[in-house]
Formats: sequence, structure tokens, C-alpha cells
Amino acid sequence: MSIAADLIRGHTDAIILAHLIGGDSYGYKINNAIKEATENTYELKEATLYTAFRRLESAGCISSYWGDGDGGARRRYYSITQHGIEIYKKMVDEWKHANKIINTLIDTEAGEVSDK
Amino acid sequence: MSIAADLIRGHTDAIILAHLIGGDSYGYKINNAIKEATENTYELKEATLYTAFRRLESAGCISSYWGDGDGGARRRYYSITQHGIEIYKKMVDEWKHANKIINTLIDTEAGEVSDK
DNA sequence: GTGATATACCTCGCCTGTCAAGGTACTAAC
DNA sequence: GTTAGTACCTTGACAGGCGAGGTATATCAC
Repeated sequence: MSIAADLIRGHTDAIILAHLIGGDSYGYKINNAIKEATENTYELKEATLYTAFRRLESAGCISSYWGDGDGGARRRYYSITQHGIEIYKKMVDEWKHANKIINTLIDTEAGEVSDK
Repeated sequence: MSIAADLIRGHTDAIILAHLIGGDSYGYKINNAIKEATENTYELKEATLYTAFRRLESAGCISSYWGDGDGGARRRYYSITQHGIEIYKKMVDEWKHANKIINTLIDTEAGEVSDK
């Protein structure tokens, strides 16, 4: 089943940056990589993806250049910038923190229910 | 530091339901409990909280009744319904799934960076 | 040649959750 | 009588996600 959009909301940027740290890539490919990595349980919608590229580029986290698609449409490649790498690291830290908080507020309390 | 809102976004309902499983409670108290549980690193904003109550009530996940606050303003108490409990369980499962996906897409890939 | 399919990009406009800002009302203490 | 704490609520704006729609190129089948 697909994952509720709001659960991933706010992580889109980090997911994209994570991919770009592994090397330059382009939208279509990143999207497919995500689908594969999650065994088709999650995919970024195109509109979401391209919106995120705009956002990240105007924030100076990534830069882009046109490449030619071999045997297909032209591709716009994206590179992560130094600034993007720093932002990415912060995002990972924030995610770890948020993760802990949510687990505290959801799982732990669910566990405490049993004695009630 | 406070946690970016969007990272928690979509979990508000689950957090509230988790609290109510432990027994009836009211907005102000739930909010304080969250602050304490997270050692002041996270708090639901009032507007967010009350919006969530409306949402959950109209979805049949909770029901409410007025109680009198001893030594303060009147309180509106909330109870989780049977339906709410089921929804809550689903939310926890979804959270576990989302958690795994995000870790796959963020952390794992970050680990792969080192050889690049 | 034309139609289908795959690759690849993009934009518009709506929806939904968050939240700053503002408000109400009661009680206790000074 | 005014300050502080408890407790609730609404409005309006904002931002991210995404459905729906569109563009362009290349390949293969008919």
C-alpha cells in the first residue's frame, strides 16, 4: 500500500539530496530509484519532485545543467552543492531527532497502555 | 531546538490518539504532557491541536464532553472511540512503514556516500 | 507515415495540515 | 483591579503534495 503523503511530507528534500550525494542524476532516474529502493511502496509524484528541484535550486542546495538523454528526451541533471551537503547533514540530524520524538509519543505510550 | 513542523506533520492525530488510549483527557493537559515527554523539544501549537480535535471528532475517532476544571476554566474532555482505536493501530503500522522507508532513502544512502 | 510506447520534462490550481495572531472566560492571589 | 494561570476557540495566510494536464524526443510495429 502507498504511504500517506503527510507522513513523508518534509522529507522530500532530504531524500533527493541523499540521492545526489551519490552522484549527479536527473529527475526521472531518481524517481525510479526511489520506487525500486522501496519495492514500489513509495514514489515521489512528478509534480512533487519537480517542485522540490525548484525549491532546492533556489535555496542553493543543488545546481543543474542540461545533458542529452541517450535514446530519449533530453535530461536535466542535478548536482548537490557544498551548501546542499551541509543542509543535508542537518536534515539527517533533524530526522533522527524527529524520529525519536514520534516514537516517544506514539510507540512508547502505546506500550504503557497495557497496564491501564 | 524545536523540531521542524513538517517532519512531524501528519503524526498529530496519532499522537493525540495515543494519549487518549491511556484515558480521557483534555487539550491543555495533553499539550503539556507532550512537552514534558519530549523534554520541551516539541510542542503542538494550540491551533494545530484544536484543529486536530475537530478533525478526529468529525471522523468518529474521539468523542467529547464538558467537565469542570477544578480551580480554572472549564475543560472539554475527549474519549477515544472503538473506531479511533482501530484507526490508531493503523496509524502506528503506517508510521513503522514510513519510518523504514525514510531510513532506507535517507540513512542508508548516506552510508553509501563514504565510498564516493 | 502514423500510431503506440517509453523516456523525460514542466506548470496550474486545488487541498490539507500547520500556526501566528487574536479573542473569550473563569479563578486565585496580591 | 489587575496580573497570572488555566482553558478553550477561530480566522486567515502559508507551504508542501499532487491530480490533471501539457510538451518534446526517440524507437518500434504496422
